[in-house]
Amino acid sequence: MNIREIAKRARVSSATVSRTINRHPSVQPQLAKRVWRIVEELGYFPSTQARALVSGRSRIFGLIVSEITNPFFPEIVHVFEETAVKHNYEILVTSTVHDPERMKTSARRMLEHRVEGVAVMTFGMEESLLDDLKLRNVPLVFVDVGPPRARVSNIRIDYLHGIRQAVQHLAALRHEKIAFITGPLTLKSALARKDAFVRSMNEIGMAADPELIVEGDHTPEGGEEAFSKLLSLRLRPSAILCSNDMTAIGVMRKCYSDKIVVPRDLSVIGFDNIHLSQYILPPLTTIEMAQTELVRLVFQALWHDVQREIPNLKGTEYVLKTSFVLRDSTAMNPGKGRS
Amino acid sequence: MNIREIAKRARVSSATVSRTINRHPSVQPQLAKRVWRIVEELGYFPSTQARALVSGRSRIFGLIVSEITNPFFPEIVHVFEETAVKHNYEILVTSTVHDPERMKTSARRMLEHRVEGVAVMTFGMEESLLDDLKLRNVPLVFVDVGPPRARVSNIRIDYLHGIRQAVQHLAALRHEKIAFITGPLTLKSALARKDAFVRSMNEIGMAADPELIVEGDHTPEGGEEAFSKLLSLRLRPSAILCSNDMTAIGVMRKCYSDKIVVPRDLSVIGFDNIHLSQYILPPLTTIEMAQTELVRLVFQALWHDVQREIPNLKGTEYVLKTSFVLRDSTAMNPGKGRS
DNA sequence: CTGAAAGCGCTAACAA
DNA sequence: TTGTTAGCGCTTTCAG
Repeated sequence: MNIREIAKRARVSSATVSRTINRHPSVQPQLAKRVWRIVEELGYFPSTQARALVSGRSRIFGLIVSEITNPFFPEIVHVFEETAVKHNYEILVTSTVHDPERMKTSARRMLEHRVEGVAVMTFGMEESLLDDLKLRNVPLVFVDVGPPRARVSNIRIDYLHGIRQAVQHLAALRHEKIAFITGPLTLKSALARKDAFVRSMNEIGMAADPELIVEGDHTPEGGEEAFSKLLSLRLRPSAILCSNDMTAIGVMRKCYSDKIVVPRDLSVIGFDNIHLSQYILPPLTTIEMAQTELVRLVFQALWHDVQREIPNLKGTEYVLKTSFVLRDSTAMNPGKGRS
Repeated sequence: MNIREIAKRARVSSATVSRTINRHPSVQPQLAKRVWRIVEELGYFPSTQARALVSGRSRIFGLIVSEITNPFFPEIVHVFEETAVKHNYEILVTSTVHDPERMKTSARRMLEHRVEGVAVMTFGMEESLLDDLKLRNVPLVFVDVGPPRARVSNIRIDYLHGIRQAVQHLAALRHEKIAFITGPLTLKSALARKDAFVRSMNEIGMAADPELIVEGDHTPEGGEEAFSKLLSLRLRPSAILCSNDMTAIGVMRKCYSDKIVVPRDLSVIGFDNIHLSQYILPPLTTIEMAQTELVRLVFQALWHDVQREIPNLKGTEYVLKTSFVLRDSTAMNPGKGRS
């Protein structure tokens, strides 16, 4: 069952069928109707592969994520798919699972499927990935990595905005020893979050004590471990800001087993506002990086770069703000209670 | 850059390049080496669309899920992708979001991309979906829906196995009033879980009190609401089994705001063992439906049906066992303490 | 073992 | 407005 079969039955040429299906205005309404009737009747669907082959456009966008099981990503994938479908595009999602090998494979799969553009949302910059794709002038959009590159668009995250609000919130709650658990500092995004924290502290005249900044790895286990170090300090912090929500969850798990009550004894703030954070107990106060908005920007960047005939030589920059989300994991500094 | 370009540079025919790339044994080793060298040098990747078109095989499997943001699915998608890639297949994931319209679109996208088989993991049976796909003899694999259908393979879930263990665990902890919060009873899977609960209770001579079986909807909100009903009973249950983990999370959230301490005052058990359940506090005791194993079965069924030349007329059945996972949300019935 | 050539299903010039 | 036709990039007979 192909276009010729439809053409034969509708007693027209396959070109007319093609035009009808693609809603080319030059087809006589009554002819079109006849064609559509046959199409419906036989339940005909044009082959995307044939279309792609002849048109040179696959109508596929690639999306490379770290791992879809990371709670940060399902929402991303969901919105990306929704947006793509709305534009009659399909998406090819691959996960690198932090493995250089899988990264190569990802790029390869993208290329084999002739994707028209790729969004890289791995939160770690993968130069090797770039090479193959950039070489072929595939439009690329990165989130939050490195300096502007030629032909590559970038979504920058304004970490400071949300982190500043969080820090000021804690200061208002009269916390004086505020700790920060970072992500793996090899990650640009983790580094940027830490820097935003330090800067926010300085802004309001609170020196960020280096002893209170300890490195985690964006997993709950890393959070627990980092928190343990903090607990062994002579002067424990009364509030902790974490580089992501999973880290905060680790902290809260440790609190649970150590009988430290959040937020009474300790205020905890996360980052990302993953879906999960509203379900843990107590619901986690966090900093949101609006995923829907992020994807909207990513898609827009991709779309923009794909539409233009002349390649986007310098690449475009977009900025996404972060913002504070107040829930129940923060409270007044117990040492400074309403005494 | 196409196969002919490679052929020209390697001074062979495009047929030879094709054979080389596809590792056809008839190519002279030295010729093959020459071809490979050019291929690597130019970074050539064959076009999947051209391949699909000429071979009649897309090397794509479809996966239809309810919504990828449901914590049950990311793991599924992940393993499915991994398995597919291992077999040199790509996957096309679509979400129905419980919307009949999206379901139609899903089927359409699958068909347009000429997927070789589709796994339907929506946990609700969508007859409408079947029509278009079955009509075209696309191999289909369902999880846990309805009676065996011609040409459709099925993965059945043995709910009883895990639920029985959970019930017996609670009985051993001397709980006597055990409640069950169901999922939406329009769902076959929810119904099956409830039935397994009733049967497990009867097996050990504990009548399942109808008053203690209340309907939820598989969301935390539904769980909270159902739990509230249970709380208003003259004789409250000391243990609750939930139709899924999200429901259990709702129950625990309500406990948190009502100062009911889990597991001291109330034992809670979930179902699914989603990733999240180990991170909530206390870590949730639950019943696992091994997702990795599930996907393995699904893929195997698909693979099996795709390989066979003659269509699988009657469809095949597979069974997946469920099993109990002990964590910290259950304890001895407080009314029967070691007094 | 290798090459020539047909053709997969469709779109887009070009002709009528 | 509609039809004819070439050809997208590849695989696969069929000859040689």
